[in-house]
Amino acid sequence: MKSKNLFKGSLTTIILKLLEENGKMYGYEITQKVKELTEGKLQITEGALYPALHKLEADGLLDSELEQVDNRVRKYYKLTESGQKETIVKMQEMNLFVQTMQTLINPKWSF
Amino acid sequence: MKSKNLFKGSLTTIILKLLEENGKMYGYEITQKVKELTEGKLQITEGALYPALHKLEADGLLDSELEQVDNRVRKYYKLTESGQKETIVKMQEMNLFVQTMQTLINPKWSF
DNA sequence: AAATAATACATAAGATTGTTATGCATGTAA
DNA sequence: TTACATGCATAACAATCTTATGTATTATTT
Repeated sequence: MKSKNLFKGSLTTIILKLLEENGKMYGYEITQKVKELTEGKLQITEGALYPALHKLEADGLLDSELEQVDNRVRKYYKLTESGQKETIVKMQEMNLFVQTMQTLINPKWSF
Repeated sequence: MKSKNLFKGSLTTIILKLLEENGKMYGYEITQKVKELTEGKLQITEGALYPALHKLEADGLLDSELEQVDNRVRKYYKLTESGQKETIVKMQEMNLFVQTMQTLINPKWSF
């Protein structure tokens, strides 16, 4: 999350959503995908990503499996059933957050 | 911020925007205003608010002045010039954040 | 009358989540 | 051969928040 601090707290949501869309991904792939999708506006640092992935797995929201590709080991993650449910919850939370912020910071339509 | 962790990092933005709209406010008033505007969906805790206000003042974004009201002391805050500029920056950051999140989590219009 | 809630400020311990730095290992480009 | 890209991981530090606590006055309940 090499960005402004508004993104604090949204990393988990981003990870879950990307995995929901892409089925399975490995850590490095996630960092690249986010950079690509946001045109560099959001860069996830490894120091934030890997601990987050480990926590999600420890919480039972993700499964992981190692895969050998060209003498390199990739750790692929995918959503568990529990993770799929949580993804929906996180999306609702994100929508609520955006709505709530808009009621707080949007100039009132005073007319 | 007695809410979900997405709001982490947005407190400063909220404070600045409320002060921009209302001219001057005191701490307790801010907590009540936020609760009212969000229909209870967002509750700012005092343990988060007061340190945030102190930091904003220390950073020169806010001015404060004490006022006696019915044997009670209120500490009113208002934006400094620097604070007004920063408010604009924070608003831009918030807009960018929302846009960025939408590119990340919105289902692609695959048609 | 006494207890509780609301108003109004403040701080301190601890948790969470992030940054920055570092480490290991392989493959490719300068 | 030096740097960069790929790929994982952790540790020290910083920022921000929660929860708990403290003080003090006023209003409302019981």
